Amino acid sequence: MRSRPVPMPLSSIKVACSNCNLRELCLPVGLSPSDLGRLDELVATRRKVKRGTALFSNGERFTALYAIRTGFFKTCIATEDGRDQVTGFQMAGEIIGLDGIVNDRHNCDAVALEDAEVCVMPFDRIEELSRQVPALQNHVHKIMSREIVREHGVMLLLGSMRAEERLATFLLNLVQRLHARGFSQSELVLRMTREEIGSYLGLKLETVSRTFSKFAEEGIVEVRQRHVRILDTEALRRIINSPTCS
Amino acid sequence: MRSRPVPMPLSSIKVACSNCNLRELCLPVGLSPSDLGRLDELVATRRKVKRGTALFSNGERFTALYAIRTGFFKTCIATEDGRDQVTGFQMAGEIIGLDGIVNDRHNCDAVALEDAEVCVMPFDRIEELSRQVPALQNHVHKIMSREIVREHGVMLLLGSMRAEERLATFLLNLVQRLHARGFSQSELVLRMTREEIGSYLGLKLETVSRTFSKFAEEGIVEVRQRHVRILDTEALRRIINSPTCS
DNA sequence: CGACACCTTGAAGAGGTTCAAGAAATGTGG
DNA sequence: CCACATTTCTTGAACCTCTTCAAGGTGTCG
Repeated sequence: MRSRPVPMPLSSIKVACSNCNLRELCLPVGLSPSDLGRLDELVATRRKVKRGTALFSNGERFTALYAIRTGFFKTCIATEDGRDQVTGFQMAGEIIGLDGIVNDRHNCDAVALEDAEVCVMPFDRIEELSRQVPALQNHVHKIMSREIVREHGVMLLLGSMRAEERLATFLLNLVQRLHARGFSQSELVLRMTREEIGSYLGLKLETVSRTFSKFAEEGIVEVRQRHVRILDTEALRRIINSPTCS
Repeated sequence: MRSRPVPMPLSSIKVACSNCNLRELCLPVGLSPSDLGRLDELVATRRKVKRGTALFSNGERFTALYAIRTGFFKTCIATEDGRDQVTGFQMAGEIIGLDGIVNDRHNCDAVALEDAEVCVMPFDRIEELSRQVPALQNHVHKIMSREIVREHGVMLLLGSMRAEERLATFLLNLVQRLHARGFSQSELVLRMTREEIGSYLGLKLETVSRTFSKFAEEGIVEVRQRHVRILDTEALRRIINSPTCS
């Protein structure tokens, strides 16, 4: 399916989208070879982010979008009064930084939950190039629209689901995205703490822990710390689709 | 159950952004007169939407974004199992339909809460024009980014606020947007039911009602059905900024 | 004017939180 | 490499907020 990558001399590790094995995840499909070549202009550089440190922080000047090559991020917003909300977890092939466009400043923190590497795509370059490559333009629009739709889903979750439904939704979503990246459909390693999961799901960490335990008791999952094995995917789906089955 | 959108006859009035008094709200600022003229190509037509009917519905083919000229909308998503979540309320000058870009199908319903009129902006035309007018391109990006940031705020609200904080946030946000449109800073008419407010805020309608009553008792607002007068804006702000001040 | 949708209020109940204690894993320095 | 400190996770019990159920009131529109 994918054409063989041209062998490159190790000395000149060129940053090249046309060559990246995550291409299908973050770039538009069906580009002509010449367009694809131009996309390589997009990525200015790569940047490594150590676990626990921020790729960008709230208030920082917005200059670029980032495509995650490796690693795992959370994005979160914090208010003056100490409230804190995880707005998403992002993995390889996903794009972060979209929040910064509107005010030329980032509106949230992006923190690496494990050592990570990202492709830095200066936004002015993205805009310039997408004026010339309609497929890229449309792709950028779709990425932003996808984020909007994803957040609609989170709003539904936060606004109308009970704890078990939230956690089931969360697990199925995670495992589905991991599966799309070649990982197991049933086994996963959580990269975030219970507290971070709770923040994302609008629950306290104790509730997350208890709900995990309940799922385990019922034989739906196996949980050993951050290692989770899903034993009964259908049960998780049923939990989501039977609201308040009283 | 779902009302089909009835195609409206083209209105005879000239559709012209360059001429619209909502221009500052939905178009980029600082355009050259010639660029501004070109923007008139954007709006294909206008469309009236009767109160209670849908501008577009979940699953419908996505073709255009809509700029609200007059009226008031809610957007909401419904799941198979009967869950329903209002994802936003939109008023004059705001853009709806962004959710449809990613899958070429709308992902939610947009329902008019009062008789409304919108400008229909075919999306392929938007893309074409924004390849030629960088200011428009950037504006489109900012609109989408703003929606993402707005939803982050809703996630914070749904994930970490108690009922009073949610309603206070909601009221301040509404009145602020109305004020930007020339309405009062302290008086507003709600266009939506308690149930719709509740759905948006992740609360039951009874809780919304009770919280309104509580605010009224405390002299923070005056509520007569859908007529709300804010007597103490600062108190609302304090409610938001003092989480669980126990 | 009557029907219907919408809103308010009360009382009981449930789900999630809070507080607390201890266990398990992880990291650090000697 | 081990001991110790720290972070993370689990579990219990009391509590609280919001929901649920129910009834009655208010407003609106044909």
